[in-house]
Amino acid sequence: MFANSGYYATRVIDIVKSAGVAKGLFYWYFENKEALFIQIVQATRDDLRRAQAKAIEGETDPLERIAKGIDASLRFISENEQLYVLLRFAGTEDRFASLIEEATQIHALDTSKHIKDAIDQGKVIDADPLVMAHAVVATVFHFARIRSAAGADFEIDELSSFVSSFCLRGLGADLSAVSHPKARATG
Amino acid sequence: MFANSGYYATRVIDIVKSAGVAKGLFYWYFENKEALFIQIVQATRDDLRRAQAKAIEGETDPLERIAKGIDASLRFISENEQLYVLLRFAGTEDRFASLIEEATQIHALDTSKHIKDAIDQGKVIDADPLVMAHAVVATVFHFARIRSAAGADFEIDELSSFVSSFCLRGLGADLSAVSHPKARATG
Amino acid sequence: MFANSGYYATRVIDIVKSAGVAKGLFYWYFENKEALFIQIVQATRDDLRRAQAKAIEGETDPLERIAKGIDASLRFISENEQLYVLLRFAGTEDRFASLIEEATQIHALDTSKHIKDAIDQGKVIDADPLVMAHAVVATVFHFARIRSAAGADFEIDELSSFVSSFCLRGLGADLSAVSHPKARATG
Amino acid sequence: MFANSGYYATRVIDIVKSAGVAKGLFYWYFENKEALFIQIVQATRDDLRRAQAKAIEGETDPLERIAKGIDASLRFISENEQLYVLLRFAGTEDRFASLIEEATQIHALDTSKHIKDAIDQGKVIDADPLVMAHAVVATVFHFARIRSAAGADFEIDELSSFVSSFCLRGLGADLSAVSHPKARATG
DNA sequence: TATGAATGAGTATTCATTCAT
DNA sequence: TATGAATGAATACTCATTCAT
Repeated sequence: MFANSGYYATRVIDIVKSAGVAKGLFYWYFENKEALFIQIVQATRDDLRRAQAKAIEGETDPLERIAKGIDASLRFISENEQLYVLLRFAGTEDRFASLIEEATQIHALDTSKHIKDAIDQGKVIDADPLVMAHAVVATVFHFARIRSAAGADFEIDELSSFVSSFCLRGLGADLSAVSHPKARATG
Repeated sequence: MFANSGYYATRVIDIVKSAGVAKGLFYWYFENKEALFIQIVQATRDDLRRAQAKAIEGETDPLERIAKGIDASLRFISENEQLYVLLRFAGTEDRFASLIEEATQIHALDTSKHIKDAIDQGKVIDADPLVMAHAVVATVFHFARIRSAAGADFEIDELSSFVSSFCLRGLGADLSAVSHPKARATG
Repeated sequence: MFANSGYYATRVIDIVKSAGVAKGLFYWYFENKEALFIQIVQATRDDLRRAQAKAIEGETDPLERIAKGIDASLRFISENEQLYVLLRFAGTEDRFASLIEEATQIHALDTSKHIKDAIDQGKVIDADPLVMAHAVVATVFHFARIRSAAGADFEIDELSSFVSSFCLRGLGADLSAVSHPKARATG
Repeated sequence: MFANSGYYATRVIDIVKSAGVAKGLFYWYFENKEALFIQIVQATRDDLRRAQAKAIEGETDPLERIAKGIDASLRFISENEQLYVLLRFAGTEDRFASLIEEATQIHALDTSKHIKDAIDQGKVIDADPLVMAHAVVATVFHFARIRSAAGADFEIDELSSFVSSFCLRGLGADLSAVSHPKARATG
């Protein structure tokens, strides 16, 4: 409901009605409306990170880790489009902004580690890993956004492939060195 | 005030007080609070597009146009950080969302024209120009966002240079062919 | 506009707009909205009384005067339906009520004189003339009301005839003694 | 409060304060101010009709039914003067007018049935029963009005008696045929 | 655990009126 | 006479939160 109608338009009464319980019960389980929203955002954020971690599990090549992380992120967001709207909203309200800034930083930090490894192995150009990681995160989330906004004009496999290619190329990587199953359709 | 405190936290009384006029006068000039917000968002959006257009004026090389467009966008946003927050908020409310979706589409469309030209001239890889344009827009706006969020960790010249490089490389362009004054600091 | 939309629903801006002048001018001609309304009500009230006076001018027979007064009242109201709504509204607001109470009293008093004359001449039953006058006024105004409410279901000549008959009979008068041109259709 | 101060002058806050509850509770029980007013008007209207019905219960003679209906109406209104003001106000606002028009129509219709019976029995003159019913309703409500306006100048028994006499005579009835206990004081 | 009546702070909007020009 | 920008008091209604049961 938060995602569909927005945080302000979703009233506590709407929430409890759709849950089939009385209003008072809401406050037995949640401190207040804000707390519920934060819980949802945090859970979504953590699920996303878990999905990323699982995707690169066992993978040792840094470029593959980057590509697989991109793929996992795009898939997660496309499968949880509604929840993702929450993350975007959260970023625009002072009291929720930190939730998202942290998440972005962590996501970039996670990615920067692989980039650093890739730099050490001479697989990408030698620039600030964190800055480059942000560029990757940027591309991933923007495509997630236009996908949910445009109503999935893009097929997820193709999109994942394109984003991986674009990012790796942007990092100066040799695409032929990456065997990510879906990351070679374009260019 | 909308940017600093948020749309909901900014009361009409706050607006008129800070303008030093009486409350009724607000409704002489604006139909309501929503209308004022829309006006501001539209003006900001249009200013940004104008800044982009002006930046590439007279430039014929498509890669240069892309690089200069990126530079202009980043500079505009960094100089209008506050207003840019409005655009982000607008994207999360149903009633304002269309303002932003349109703007994103137009921005991508503008960029896609230069990419198409570049493809025709064999300067970038041959993939869907619109999709690649979105990747460019993505990177630009993400960096704009983390810059306004993180409080300008990045120096604007360096940032612009990096984003241009990353994007052009992502498009498969030969960076040495671009003479954009600030587009070669990194990598 | 007061009659059509009600006193409260009619804004000063509506009045001046329909007059094609600016708002400030309203206050050059009228002290305020209330004053305008009072003027209209008074004028209407006075017009009605004038119409009644004119109708019985030169008529000496008290029953004829009563019948002609009834006829004139009904005709006036049916020709000024809109204005009559004002009178009804005025009667329900404290600050305007006196305008109408007075009018009712005066109307009854006027009528009671003829009734008194008729009693003296033995033409109607011997009861309190003022009370009987009120009964006459009652009937006249109620029919005026249902006529404007029901959208003129009743033809004015017939109605006038009926009301005169009903009232005169109610006063115990001998209808055959009244030569009022339209007062013999019923009963 | 509506009756004393008027619909507009009575604020919701006044209502809840006088009830000793909080403002929000008003909207738990009533959709809005208008809805409360409508409820009150409807209840009053229905109570009046019930009082009329009860008064003529078991009475078979049409003239008696008419006289007893008149008596009941006058008594109800004089006992509920305040509420009756609401009915009058309602008649002057578009959104409430239908409540009263209907009530007037129903009241006239109820009365017209007895008049029709009386006509069939040759007890009153042969004219349109509905029109004559309206004349009766007119007289009843006008006297109710001047009574509430003038602060009960008339003693209720006398008034009831007079109105009955006036109406029955107006209908062409033989007053000596009516045994209504209070219907013979005047004339 | 669960209910839902009760609370009351919070706010956008309207509109009669004023007044400098 | 005429304008219309400027004023600001006034008010219905919402909704998160509490709490007795």
